[in-house]
Amino acid sequence: MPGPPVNAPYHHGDLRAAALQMGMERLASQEQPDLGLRALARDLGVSATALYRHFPNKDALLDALALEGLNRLGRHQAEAAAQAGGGHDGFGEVGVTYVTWAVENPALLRLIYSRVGQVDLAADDPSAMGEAFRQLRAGIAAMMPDEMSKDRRAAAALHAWSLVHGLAMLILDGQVEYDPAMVRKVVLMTDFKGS
Amino acid sequence: MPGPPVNAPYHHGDLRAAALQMGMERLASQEQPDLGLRALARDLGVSATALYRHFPNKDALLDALALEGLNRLGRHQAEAAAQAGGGHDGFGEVGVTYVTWAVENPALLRLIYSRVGQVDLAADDPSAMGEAFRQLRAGIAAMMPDEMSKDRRAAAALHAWSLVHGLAMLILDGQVEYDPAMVRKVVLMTDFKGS
DNA sequence: CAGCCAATGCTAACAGTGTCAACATGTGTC
DNA sequence: GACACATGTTGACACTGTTAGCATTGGCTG
Repeated sequence: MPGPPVNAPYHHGDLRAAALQMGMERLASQEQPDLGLRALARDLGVSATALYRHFPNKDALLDALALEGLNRLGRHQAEAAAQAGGGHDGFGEVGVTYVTWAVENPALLRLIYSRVGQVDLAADDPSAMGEAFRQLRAGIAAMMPDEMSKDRRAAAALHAWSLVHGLAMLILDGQVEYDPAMVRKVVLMTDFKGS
Repeated sequence: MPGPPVNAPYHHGDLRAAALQMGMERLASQEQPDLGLRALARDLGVSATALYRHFPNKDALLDALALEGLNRLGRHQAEAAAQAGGGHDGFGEVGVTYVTWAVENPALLRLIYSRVGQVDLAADDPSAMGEAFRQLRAGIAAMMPDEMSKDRRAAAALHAWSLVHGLAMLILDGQVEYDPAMVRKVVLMTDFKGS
């Protein structure tokens, strides 16, 4: 019966996991968390350069955090899609869920979108981040009405994604105050013109 | 007839304006510009701390740049609104204009939204930035159909703003590739349900 | 015109950061 | 038990934002 799951490595005891966990905690508890390498290592009770044994550089650490966040977001959206029925209203519920999650995880959402789509996507793991995002997009597209043409489905999916993402960003950036009823009203307002 | 407009100050010749101009140039020419104080001062041929005679700190410089950018965006949107006719299609054109401007000024748009709505809005000039943004919002709301109730007008304006802002952000963050035709299609797809 | 003074600029320094190189220590394996 | 490797540490370098103190410049006042 190992304490930590399987791999309870050498000196520290899976420093990589500890760093990621602390990073996620900060992302969850602060709007603008300090994810400096030194500050992080300091609070982990470890030397600054120790983290370089687990991440090639700071960006890699942030990418790992963003990937974890993206997976959480994807799972959350998948659950919402499964729970909500199909049709226009069900689709709207999934959109509301996106905005709600963003409001509850502001720093994490910002990190996700700031890291994904960066130049060094193809660094060592060309697919990891992109793949997770592809799933999110596919989830959105899968909820579009069946009777639409393929082109219109893609456009409608992008429309929906843009709407909820933009609303979330405006709230996170302090341009509109968060009000669940207002979010629901705005998101459900969309109606697509005939095929 | 003074060379520089009115105030051609002491040693350098309006360093403040020069710094802002160089900052704007970098924001216009690079996707992720380096707006470090030292780097900026270095390229201005001036000592790092000289900038502190014109800005209390780095954030103030960034705020000034963001304010200038917001004014440009506001003017651009006002022109687009004046040029486009009223009605559904005219409104859509203004939305397309927003996305286009964002694509052409990615760093500046990001700076605007990252700086506005910060804690130190009310620092010395509580209204400057907020006022410019209020005008932008008013411009959006003014284009809404007349027959709507006040509440629905506000919701529809927020809907429109969210849509174009979200689409712009997704493009800037590399999630969807920029395609003018696609932008037009997505933005014009919205149709509001009855009253 | 002399002289003051405020505006502006510079140098030196401090704390903080990301990152590298070299060294030390623990851990699993033959 | 010895070797090799993974992990962690110390020290250093270059960079950043920021402050304190000193130098210079230019306009205003006498």
